[in-house]
Amino acid sequence: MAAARVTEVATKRKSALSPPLPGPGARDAEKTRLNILAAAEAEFAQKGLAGARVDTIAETAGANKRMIYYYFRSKEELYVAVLERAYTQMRTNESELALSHLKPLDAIRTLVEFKFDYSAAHPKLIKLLNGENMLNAEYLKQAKRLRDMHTSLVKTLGGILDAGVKDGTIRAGINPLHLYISISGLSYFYFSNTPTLSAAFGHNLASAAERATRRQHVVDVITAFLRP
Amino acid sequence: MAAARVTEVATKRKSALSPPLPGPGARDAEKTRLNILAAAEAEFAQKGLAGARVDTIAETAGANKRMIYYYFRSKEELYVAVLERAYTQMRTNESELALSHLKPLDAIRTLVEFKFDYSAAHPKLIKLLNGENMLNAEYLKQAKRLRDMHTSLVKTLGGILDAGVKDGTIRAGINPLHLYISISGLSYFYFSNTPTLSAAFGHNLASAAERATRRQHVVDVITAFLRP
Amino acid sequence: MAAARVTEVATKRKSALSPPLPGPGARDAEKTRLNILAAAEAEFAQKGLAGARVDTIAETAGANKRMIYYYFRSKEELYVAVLERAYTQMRTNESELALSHLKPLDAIRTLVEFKFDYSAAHPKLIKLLNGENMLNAEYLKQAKRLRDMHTSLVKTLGGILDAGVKDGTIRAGINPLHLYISISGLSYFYFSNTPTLSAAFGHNLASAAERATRRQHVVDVITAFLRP
Amino acid sequence: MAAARVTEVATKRKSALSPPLPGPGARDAEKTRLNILAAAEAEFAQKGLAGARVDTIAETAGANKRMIYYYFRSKEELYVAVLERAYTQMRTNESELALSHLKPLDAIRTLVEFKFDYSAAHPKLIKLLNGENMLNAEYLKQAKRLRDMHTSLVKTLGGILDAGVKDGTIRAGINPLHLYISISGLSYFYFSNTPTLSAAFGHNLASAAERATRRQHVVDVITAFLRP
DNA sequence: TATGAATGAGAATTCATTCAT
DNA sequence: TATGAATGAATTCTCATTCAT
Repeated sequence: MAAARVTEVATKRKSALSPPLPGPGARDAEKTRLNILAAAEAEFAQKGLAGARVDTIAETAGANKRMIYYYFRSKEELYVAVLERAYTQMRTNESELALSHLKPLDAIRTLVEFKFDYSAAHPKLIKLLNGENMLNAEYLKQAKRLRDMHTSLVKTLGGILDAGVKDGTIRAGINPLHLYISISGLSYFYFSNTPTLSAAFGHNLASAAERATRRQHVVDVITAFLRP
Repeated sequence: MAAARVTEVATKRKSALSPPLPGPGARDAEKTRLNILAAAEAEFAQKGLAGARVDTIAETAGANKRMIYYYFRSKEELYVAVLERAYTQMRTNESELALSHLKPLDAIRTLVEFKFDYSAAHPKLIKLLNGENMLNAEYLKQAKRLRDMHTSLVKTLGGILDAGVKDGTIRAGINPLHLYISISGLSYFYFSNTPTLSAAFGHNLASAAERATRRQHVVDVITAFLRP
Repeated sequence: MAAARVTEVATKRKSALSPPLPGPGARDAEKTRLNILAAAEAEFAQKGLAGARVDTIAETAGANKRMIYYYFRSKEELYVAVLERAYTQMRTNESELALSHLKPLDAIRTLVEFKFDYSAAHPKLIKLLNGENMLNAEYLKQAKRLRDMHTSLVKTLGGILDAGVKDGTIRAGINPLHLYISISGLSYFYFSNTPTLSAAFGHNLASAAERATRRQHVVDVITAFLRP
Repeated sequence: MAAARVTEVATKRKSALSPPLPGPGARDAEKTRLNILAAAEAEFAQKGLAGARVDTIAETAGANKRMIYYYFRSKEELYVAVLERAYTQMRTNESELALSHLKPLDAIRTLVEFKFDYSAAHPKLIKLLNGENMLNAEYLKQAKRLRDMHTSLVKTLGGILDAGVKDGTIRAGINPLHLYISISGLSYFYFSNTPTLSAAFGHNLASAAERATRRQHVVDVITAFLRP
C-alpha cells in the first residue's frame, strides 16, 4: 500500500508554471468550489465516504485543504453536496426527455436507451449510488430537494403505459414502478457490476462490442415484456 | 498495495479427518476462525473495507484482536477471505440447482427464482459485492479459486436455451451471458438499490408485499423475453 | 522494506534567501524540523532503529507526534535523514581540514588528531554508525548524496603520501585506503567499544586521563608506521 | 515493507520430511536448547536486542516459541546467554594461543593474526558486540563469568613486551592495554564497519583480495610500532 | 480567500509472554 | 518436553479538523 508516497509538505509546492492568476478580485472562488466538488466526486466514487481522503481531494482540486472546510464545513457535508449534485443532474436530464410527446413504445424505448447511455457516460454516479446504498441512503435522505423529483417520473411512465394499452401497443397489467426499476436495473447492474462479473467470468465485459450487445439486449428485454 | 500475499492459513484448517477435539467452549481454533469470519462479513458488508473497524470485528467475534492477525494476517486478507467465502457459497448453491433435469422454461424460471430468493436471503453478500465493485473487484481478482466456477453456469444456460429452441418453448437468438446478467440484475438491483430507490420515491420498497410483487415481476420479464 | 520512497521534504527547507519570518517561539517549521532531527539523533543513537520510539522522539522534540510523519513520512525515513545529516557533517568537517597546505607528516598527524577529537566530540555519530553497520548499511546506501564525498579524501591522502615519499619523510608502499581505515579505526574502535572493553577489563577506559593516553598512542602508532 | 509475509499459523506446519525423530526419550532437549541458541545468535547479531523477534528465533530454531521461555525464561536472558557464549568462546580461543612460548615479536604477530582471523571467521560476534556497545554493555556486565578472563591477557602482553625490550626486539615504553586495543581495533573496525565504509567508498571492502591486503597491513602497522 | 503548521483522537499492526492441553 | 491458541500492552501510522498568519 506504500508504493510512492509523497510528503504532504512536499506536494504543496507550487510549480513555477501553475498560477493561472484569475483576473484581479475575480470569481476564482466559485472555481475553487467547483474544483473541490469535482475532485470530491472522483474520490468519493472511487473510495466511498469512509475511504475517501480529504487530503487527496484537496490535492486533486489544487486547493488548500482548509478551503474544503471553508466551503463545505466538513467531509460529510461535502459528500452530501457531491451526491446531491450528481443526483440532481441525472433527474434533470431525465425530466428533459419529453417522453409524453412520443408514441408509447417509442417513449419507453427512449427511456431505456437514455438510462443505458446515461449510466455509460456517468460511471462516477453509479459508484456514488453504490456507496450510498451501502450506507442505507442515509445521506441521500438528507438531500431534501430530491424528494419530489421522482414520483413524477413514475407517474409519467404510468401515463405512457395507459396510452399504450389504449392503442393496443402495450399489454395491460404492467406495474409502472417495477417497470422503472427493471429499466434502471438492467443497465445499472451491468455497469455497476462489471468489475466483479468480469473477474468472475474472466471476460472483459467493458469492451465496446460487449457494451453495444448489452444495449440492444436491454431494449429487447423491455420490449418483449411490453408486447401485448 | 501489498503485492501478492498468500493466505496459507487455509492449509491450516482442520481436515474432515481430524476430530474436533476441543472441549466445550474453550480454545477451539476453527470456531474462533469462523467467529471472526462471520463478524467480519457483517462489518465489511455494512461499512465496506475502508469503513470497517478491526476492533469492532474482534469484539463482535468475541475474540482477541490479535487473533485476527494470527489467522488472517491483515485486515485486507480478512476481507478477501470473507469475500471468497460468500462468493463460493453462492456459486455452490447455484451449482446445486440441477437445472439440466428440468424442462427448459422450468429450468430458467427456477434459476430466476433462485437468484431472487438468494439475494433476498443474503443481503450481506449484496453489500459485499457492492463494495467490491466500487474497488473495481481488485480483491476478488486475488481470490484465485473462484475463476473457474462460473463459465460453467453460462454454458449450462446456453444448453438450456438450445434445448428450448429445439422443443419450441424458447425463441432463438438469445445471448446466454446477457440473459444471465439480466436474470441476476433484475433481482440484484432491486435489493442493492432499495435504500436509494426508497429514498427517492418516498416509498418503502422493502416491504413483504412489494417484495412479492417484485419477484413475480422479475419472473414475468424473463419469461416474456424467452417467448418464441 | 519500503522500496524507494523519496524524501522531497528537503526541497521544502527554507533557502538561505527566504527570511526566517516566524514570530518568536511559535510555528516555526524549520525549527520544528530541526528539533525533531536532534531528538531523533539522540534516540536512534541510544537505541538503534528498532529500539527507538517515535513517541519518545516527539516528546523530546517538544513536537506533536504527527509532525514527524508530516516532515519525514515514517520512522525509517527519519532515521535516514538523521544518518545523512550526521554523516554529511563529519565529511564536511573533514574536507575543511585543508591538509594539502601542510607538510606531509603534519598533514597526517592533523588528520589523526582530527579523527580522534571528532569521535570524542560526537559519540552519537559513533553509535549511529554502529547501528547502521549492524543493519549492513542498508539505509546509508539510500542516502544518495553521500556517495561522492569520500573518494576525494583517500585521493588527498594518496597525494600526501606521495609528497612524503618524495621529500623522504614517509616510506614508500603505503596503501592510502587502508591507512585511512587504520587512522579511523584506531580512534573509532576505542570510542565505540569503550563499554565492552571497560566491562571486560573492569577498568574505566572513558576517563580523561585514559583518553589523553589513547590520543597520544594513536598518533604514535600511525607515525611509526609512516617512518621510512 | 510487506513483501511476502507468512502467517504465524501457517509457518508452523511440519513438513512430511522434517522429523529426524531423536531416539525415544533421547537428549533431544539439549539439541533444542542449542538450536535456540544458534538461531538467537543469528537474530540478535543481525537485529540487535530490540530488533530481534522471538518468533523468528523460534522459527529458525525449528522450535516452539514456548520452548524459548522454558529454557531461557525471557528474551533478555536468552540474549545474555548468547552473548556470554560467544564471548567465552573468543576468550577461550585467545587463551589457547600459548603466546608465552614464542619469541616476543612472533608472539605479537601471532596475536595480531589471530585477532584478524577470528574476526573474519566470526562476523556474528562482531555484530553482537556492536549491539552491546550501543546498549553500553549493560548486559555484558551481567555475565559474571567474564570478568576475570581478560586482565590476564593484558598481563601476558605486558610480559611479552618486557621480554622484547630485554632482548632488544621491541622498543620500550609501550602501553600494553592500548597495544591490545589497537591490535583488536585494527581488525575489528575493518570488519565491523565494512558495510558503511563500502557504502561510503563505493568499493567492496569485503572481497578476498581486499581482506588479504588488510591482514598484511594490520601486521605491518603493529610491527612498525614495536620496532625499537 | 488562501495557506502551511499543528493537533488529538483513533486505527491497524506488532510483540513478548502466558494458557490449556 | 512440547505445542497451538490466546492475550494485553504497546507502537507505528492515519485522519479529519483547527490555528495562526
